Order: sequence, then C-alpha cells, then structure tokens
Amino acid sequence: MQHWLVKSEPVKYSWEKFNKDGRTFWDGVRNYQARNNLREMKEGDLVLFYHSNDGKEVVGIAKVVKEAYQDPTTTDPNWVVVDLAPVETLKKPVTLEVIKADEQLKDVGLVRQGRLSVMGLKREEFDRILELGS
DNA sequence: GCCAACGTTGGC
DNA sequence: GCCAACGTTGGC
Repeated sequence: MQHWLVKSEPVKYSWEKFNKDGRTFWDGVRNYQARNNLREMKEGDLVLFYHSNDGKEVVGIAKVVKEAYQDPTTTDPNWVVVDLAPVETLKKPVTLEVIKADEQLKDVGLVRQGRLSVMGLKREEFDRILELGS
C-alpha cells in the first residue's frame, strides 16, 4: 500500500466540507506530475489531507475509494480524478512549521517541492506525521 | 501583496 | 531543442 498527501485550499474545498460530503472526487489537478501520482493511487491507499494557504497544516486522513478515471469536469483525456473518503481527523493538525522543523521529515515533498498538489509519501513520513498529530 | 519556485508555451 | 517569457501556486 502506498501513502499520499493532497493539498486543498480550505476556501475552495475544506476538510470540514469533505467530511460533510462523506466522499468526493478529487478534481482540478492540472499538473502532469500530480496527475501521474493520481494514476498510481490504488483503492485503499491512505492519503493525508493538507490545507494550503489558510492553515498550512495536515488536518486529516482520507483513503482512496475509487482509482483514477476520466475527470468528469473536462473532456480532455489528459486529466483524471480519484474518489476519496474521509477516514479520521487528526487530534492535532500538523502544521508546515512543525513538519519543516522535524528531522525525519526534512525530505518530504511538501517541503522540497512546495507547489506540487499531489505527492507520494514514504511510509515512515506518513507514520511520523500521524505521530505528530496525535 | 510580494516573491520564489517551477511548469508551460512559443519563438527562433 | 533551447531558452526567455509568462502564468500559477503557495509561503511569508
């Protein structure tokens, strides 16, 4: 199983809204690298949900409930979405500040490549973030 | 609101 | 195929 991190601006789509919806398709990815990551997601993979801009923190865990398929918001076959469902809210959001300051999370994509909106995480990184959030 | 990082586009 | 110009994202 793989681990991922996705970003969303709370203004656009927040963790709260996601929980209310119970399930969503992850659209709006218009970057090839992020798209490739979406395509590699497998049903059951765990995904950290990060609030960018406002909050700048990991707020919860989601999981992949449907693997990549054509983005319903466009007819351009380049773009895909996956379906995600919320699993659990972190007791304590893990801020970017904390992640940056953490020795074990130095190389996490979030820090290294700030603009990427869908990225893979190593198991250790995923576990570490959960640890910081509990 | 500014700026750095980075991806994409288009001219040559 | 290179590179400058431009647009977008996201942190500060």
